[in-house]
Amino acid sequence: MSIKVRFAPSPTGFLHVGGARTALFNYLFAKSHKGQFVLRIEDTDQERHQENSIISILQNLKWLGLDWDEGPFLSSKNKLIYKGSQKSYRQSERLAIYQKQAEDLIQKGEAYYCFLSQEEETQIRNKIIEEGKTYIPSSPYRNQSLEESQRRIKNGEKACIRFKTSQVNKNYTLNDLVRGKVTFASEMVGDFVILRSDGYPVYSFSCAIDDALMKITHIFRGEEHLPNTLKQMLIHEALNFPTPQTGHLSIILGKDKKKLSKRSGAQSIEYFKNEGYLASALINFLALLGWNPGTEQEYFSKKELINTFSKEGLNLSAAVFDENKLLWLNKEHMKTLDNKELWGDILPFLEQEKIAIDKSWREINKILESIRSGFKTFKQSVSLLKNFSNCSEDRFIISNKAKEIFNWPKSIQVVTKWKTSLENLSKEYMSLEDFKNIQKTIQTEVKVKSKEFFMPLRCALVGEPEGIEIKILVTLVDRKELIERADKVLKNFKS
RNA sequence: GUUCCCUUCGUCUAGAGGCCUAGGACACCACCCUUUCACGGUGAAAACACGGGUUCAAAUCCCGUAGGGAACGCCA
Repeated sequence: MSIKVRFAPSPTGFLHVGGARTALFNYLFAKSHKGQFVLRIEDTDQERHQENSIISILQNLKWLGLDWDEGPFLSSKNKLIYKGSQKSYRQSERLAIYQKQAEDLIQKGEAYYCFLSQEEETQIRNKIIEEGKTYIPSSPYRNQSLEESQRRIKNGEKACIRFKTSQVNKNYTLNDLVRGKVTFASEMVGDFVILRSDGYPVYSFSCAIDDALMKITHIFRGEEHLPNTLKQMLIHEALNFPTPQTGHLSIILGKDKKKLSKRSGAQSIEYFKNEGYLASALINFLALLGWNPGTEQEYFSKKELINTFSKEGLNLSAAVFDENKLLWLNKEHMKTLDNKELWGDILPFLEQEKIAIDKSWREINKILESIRSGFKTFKQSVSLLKNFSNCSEDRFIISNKAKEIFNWPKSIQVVTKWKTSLENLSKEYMSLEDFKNIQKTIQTEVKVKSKEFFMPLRCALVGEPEGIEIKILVTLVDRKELIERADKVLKNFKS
């Protein structure tokens, strides 16, 4: 049997790391079994639905490299095009399907019309919860005759459709792909709603039907869906549909050990993209959050993940999202890029900061070669690279840490001598030899140790006490620029 | 409240009764490299939630306790 999985986000906002990880595990499971990956949009909540988030979710998934075989795709004009056996992969465009199935269930006596208004139900529920009891959905219309119901609907009364859950207390055991056997009692869910009074289906219903219609065989989803599985089993049973196998993933926690939320910091895929992380690193990191290969390997390319993935390595307990490790993995993934690729990835970030490095590829290549070991993200690498652009007036900012260093006894003397040496230099770019001579002279004249020489000098070069190999910098930035930077320091710090 | 799920270094995790004096990775710290920051290298420190069983033997099996989480919607 060929494997088919799906990822079914609801377009209520950005794609989050939690959702991305769910998509990833589905993707890895499918690809490692040479199966298919389906994408479906669950937009049955008209209130929370945000049209533009569909596009952003699709773009983010694509950026992550989680290519799907079936579902909605973006045309060049950002219009949705559907590919696959179904006419549409948006639930809001499949309403007739759910309505038909719901009516079939009514005919079979497995569901019924309920005329309880939402307000009435909320009241009943609140009262029961206040009493400290468990609310189990039920309805006084359970045994109303179909003729009577149809008559009321004809009269314009609004009704939702409820599933007629067996009152015989039957146990349902689901064999969870990651948790093993989990047993639920059918009474737990009560007579839950499958179709709202406005004709829109409720999640469990549309989901169960679509999974069956799209011939989904396996589902990995968040732990919070565990109780929903029971509803879907009941629906599948009533409709004579096969039930796909489900696996419930543990949740991702923030630093505060609470479920990852906007408050616990960065969490949208967009954020990591904008911060200059590599998609392959993010995927690598997400995969390791709640899954392990059973070996001590930590670095994985997407291909390696597909080859290594097995659901047996999935973990039960919640995991804390640790940005430090992501950063490290990103550094490792960046190492695998060659200079051309690296430069191509960094360029948009330079442009964003309006930094132009007006140099030949030969020079850029040389710069990258010398400083790329310090790169952690594309965005962060900009802060190192900006030192090579000629825009010192606006760009050259003296940090507080640098100011402290200029307060060292001999710092200003060093910078003064440095400026003089530059002025005496007759070429546009100094050689390493020139620099060594200047260093020797200054250190002897001012009588400073190397640290007392290098630190103020770095601050006079980049405005900060850290960041870049000085010997590289001085040979790749022209004399005029170097003088301007030293000048700016001296103007601000008279000794 | 009810039901379900989870619990090994700060964090991600290895661990399927003896290979455990509990392994790896990130972070942290120290040292080395470097006449500077960083990069790199080496090393140190750091955990089986607690209490009972079962067993010759328990991080591993069972039962409790505590803690954390999820669900209980005409949200997904």
